[in-house]
Amino acid sequence: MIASVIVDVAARQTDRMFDYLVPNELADTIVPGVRVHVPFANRNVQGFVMKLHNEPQIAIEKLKPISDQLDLTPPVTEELLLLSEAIKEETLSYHISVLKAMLPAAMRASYDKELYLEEEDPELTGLFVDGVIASWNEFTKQAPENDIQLITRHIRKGTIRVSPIVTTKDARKKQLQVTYVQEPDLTQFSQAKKQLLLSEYLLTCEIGTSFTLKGLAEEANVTTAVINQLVDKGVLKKDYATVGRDPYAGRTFKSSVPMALTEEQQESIRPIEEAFQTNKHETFLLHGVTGSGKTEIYLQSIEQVLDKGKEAIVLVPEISLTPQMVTRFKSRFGSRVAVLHSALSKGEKYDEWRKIREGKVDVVVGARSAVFAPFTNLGIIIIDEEHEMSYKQEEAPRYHARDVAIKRASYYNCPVILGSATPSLESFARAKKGVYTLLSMQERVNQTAMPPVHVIDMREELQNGNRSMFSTSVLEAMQDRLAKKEQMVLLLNRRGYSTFIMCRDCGYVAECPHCDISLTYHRNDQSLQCHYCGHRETIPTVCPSCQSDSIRFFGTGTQKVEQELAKELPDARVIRMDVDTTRRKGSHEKLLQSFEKGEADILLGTQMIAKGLDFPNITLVGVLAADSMLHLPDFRSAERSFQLLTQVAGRAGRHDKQGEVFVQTYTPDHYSVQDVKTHNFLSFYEKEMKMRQLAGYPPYYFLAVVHVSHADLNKAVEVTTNIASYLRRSLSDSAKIYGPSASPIPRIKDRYRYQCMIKYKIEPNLHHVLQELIESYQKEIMKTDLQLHVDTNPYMML
DNA sequence: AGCACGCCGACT
DNA sequence: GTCGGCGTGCTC
Repeated sequence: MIASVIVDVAARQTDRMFDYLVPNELADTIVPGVRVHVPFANRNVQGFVMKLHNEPQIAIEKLKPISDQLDLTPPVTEELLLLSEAIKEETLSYHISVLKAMLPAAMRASYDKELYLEEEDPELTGLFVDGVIASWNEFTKQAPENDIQLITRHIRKGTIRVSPIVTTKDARKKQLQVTYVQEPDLTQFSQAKKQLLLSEYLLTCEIGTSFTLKGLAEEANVTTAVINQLVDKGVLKKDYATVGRDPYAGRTFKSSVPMALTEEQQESIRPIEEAFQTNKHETFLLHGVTGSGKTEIYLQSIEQVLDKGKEAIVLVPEISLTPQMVTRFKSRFGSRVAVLHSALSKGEKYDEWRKIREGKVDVVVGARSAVFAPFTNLGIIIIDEEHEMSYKQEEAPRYHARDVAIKRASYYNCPVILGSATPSLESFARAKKGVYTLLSMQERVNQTAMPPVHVIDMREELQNGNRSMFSTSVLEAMQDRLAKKEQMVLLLNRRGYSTFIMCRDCGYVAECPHCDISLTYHRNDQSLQCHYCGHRETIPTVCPSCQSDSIRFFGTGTQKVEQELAKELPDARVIRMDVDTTRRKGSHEKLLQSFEKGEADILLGTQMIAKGLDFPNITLVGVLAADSMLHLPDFRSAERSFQLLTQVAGRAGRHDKQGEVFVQTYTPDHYSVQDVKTHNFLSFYEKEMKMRQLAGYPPYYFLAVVHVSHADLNKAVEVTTNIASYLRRSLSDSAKIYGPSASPIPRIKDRYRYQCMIKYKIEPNLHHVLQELIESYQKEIMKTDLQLHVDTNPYMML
C-alpha cells in the first residue's frame, strides 16, 4: 500500500504530494487525515496522509517507508481534507499551511538536531556532554557565535555527526499489552495451578489475541505475576500497543433556560429552523439592532440542532470573546460546550480541540480558527458580528472564516447565520440580491428606545476656546452621571499616551529609521517606539533637526485621557481598558467584573470596550474622537467608523434606564457620523454603496492585491511594474489593474513595499494567472531577497 | 525550507 | 594542491 503525503515543508517546490510505502504494521491503522513522520531528503518531517492507493507516481524501489504514525483517529476529517484543498486553491497558499491552520498549535511538529562527537578533539571539550549535544536549537540560543562556527566546521570535517530530530505531540498513548503467540503445553503445569488456569483460559482464545495485562489478569482470575511466567515460557509475548488517551473528565455548570421570544425574534428564527429541519443549506443575514436579542436566536437555533444530535459552531470576534459571552453559552449548554480562544495556553486549546474531535462536546464557541472545529455532523454555523475584520486571517493561509463557514455548511447541508447590527456591505448586498436570506430585527427586546446620539462639533469647541479633549456638554453630562451614580463608557480608539512628537518650530516629526512611520511615545519607559519593527529610542530634548527645544507631544491616547480625567473629575473612579492593561491573562475579565460591580464610574478604553458589554447601569457613552479612523487610507474606513460608533452607542441604556450618546468629531457632517445619529443603517448602506460604486470597490468589484517588497527601492518598483503589465496582458479588459503604487506604509524594516491592485467582476482565470505569476518569480525570490505575496480578498490595505 | 553537490578563488 | 565561498537543484 502507498500513501500520498503532504510534507511539512512550506515551499513552492514541495507543495505537492509525495508517495511513501505503508509498512505492514501500519497497514491496518493508517487512514487519510492522520499525521505521520516520514523521511524527507536527509531528515524526518511531519506529514499528512492525503490518500491511500496502489499506483506509485515514481518507481516503487525509490519509495521510502513511513517511519511513524501519530494518530489513530485522523485529526483532519475527510471533509476537512477536501476543504483544505479548496482553501489552498482559493487563497493561493501552500497545502501544508492550510492543514496546519486547521489543527491546534500543540499538534505541530518541532524540529531539532542532535549532535554526536565522533572523534575526540581538544577544541571541543566542554561543549559536549558525554559526547552529545542534545538540542541544537537550545545550544544556538545560548552559545557564543565562535562556538557555533567551530562546530559547523567540525560538522563539515566529519568529527561531529548530525542527527535531525522531529518531535510531535502524539495523540496516542503507548500501553503495555501481551499477545497470545503459542499454544501452551498443559502437561508442564502439574505443579503450577495458576499457570494451568491461565493456560486453559488462553486455549479458549485464538492465537494472536492481545490483552492488556490488567484485563487478562481479571478474565483468567490470576495475578500479573502468573502472566509474566507464561511470557517467560514463550506462550505470551509482551509488546506495546498504541491506544487513545483517556477520556476527558467532565465538569458541571449552572444552567439557564430559553427565554420567551418576541414576535420579531420568532419571525427571524422560523426560516432558520425550517432550513435546518429540511436539511437545506442556506445563509441567513440576521440584521438586528444592538439589544435586539440576536444571541437568544443563536441559542435557540443551536438547541434545535442539538436535539437532532447534530453539532454547532459559533464564531465570535476574538476581542468580544469575553467571559460574559462564554458564560451565556456555557450556562445554556453546560459541558457540551468547548471554548477556543487565544487566552488559552497551547495545551488548553489542545484539550478543548480533543473534546471536539472525540465527540465529547457538540458546541464550539471560538474565534476565527474555530471554524475548522473537527465536527463530523454539523447542524449549524453561526458567525456573530459578521462584519468584524478579525474573521480574515492576514497571514498565510489568508482565508476568511465567513467563506469557510459557508463552504462547510454547504457540505453538511445546514444553515449559516451571519449576525450583526452593522452588517458588512458585502453581506448586506448579497442579502439584497437574494444570495443570503435577510432577517431583520429592528426593535430592542426590552422595548427601550435607541439612545439619543448628540454629535458635537469639536471645531466649534475650539473656536469657543475649549482646547481640552472634552467638550463642555460631555463634561457636564459626565458630572451629571457621577452625581446620579450611573456608569459611563468612554471610547478613544488609540492607546498609549500621545501618538507622535513634533517640533513646533520646524515641523520635524520623529520617525522610525527603518520604517516610514512616525514613532509613538510610550510614557511608562519614556521612549519612542516603532509599532512595526519594534525600534526604540529615547525622547530627544531638543529638535534633532533645528536644535530648538519646542518639541511637543501631539495626538491623544487612552493614557493621556486617564490623566485628564483625574484633573477634570477628581472624584471619578476610572478603569482603563486597552491592550496595555489587558495583556495579562484574565485581566480583561477582572476589569470588566470590577466595573460591573460598580467599583468604577467610568470605563475608558479602545475598541475592545465597544463590543458585547451589557451592563444595566451604563447611561452615557462618549466617543472622544470619532474621526480617528475615518481618514485612514483604506476604502473601508467609513464602514468601519460607522460600525464602531454604532457598536459603542449600543452600550448605552440597554435596560430600564435611558441612555445617551455623545460623539465628538471634527467632521460632524460626514454620513458615517450622521447616520449613527439617526441609527439608520440602511441610509448609511445606500450612501456608502454609491461611494463604492463610484470608486469601483467591493461589493461592486472583487479585489486582489499583489504585494512586493525588496530592500532595494528600484528593484521593488521594477518588479511591481513588470507584474502590473503582466496582469494587464493576462486578464480580461474588464479587469482594472492599479499600480505599481507604494503601499500605504512604503517601508517597513528597511524593505520597500509596493503593490499592484486588481479590481474585477468576473475573472475565471484569475487564480491560474496569479499562480503562474508566483511561479515565474520563484527563481528571483530564491536568489535575491525579493518577497512577493498575493491576497485574493484583502481586508487590511495597510 | 534545508541540505548536498559542485565549481571557483585564496591560503598552508 | 585543499579549504571554504555560495549558486543550483532535489526531496517520494
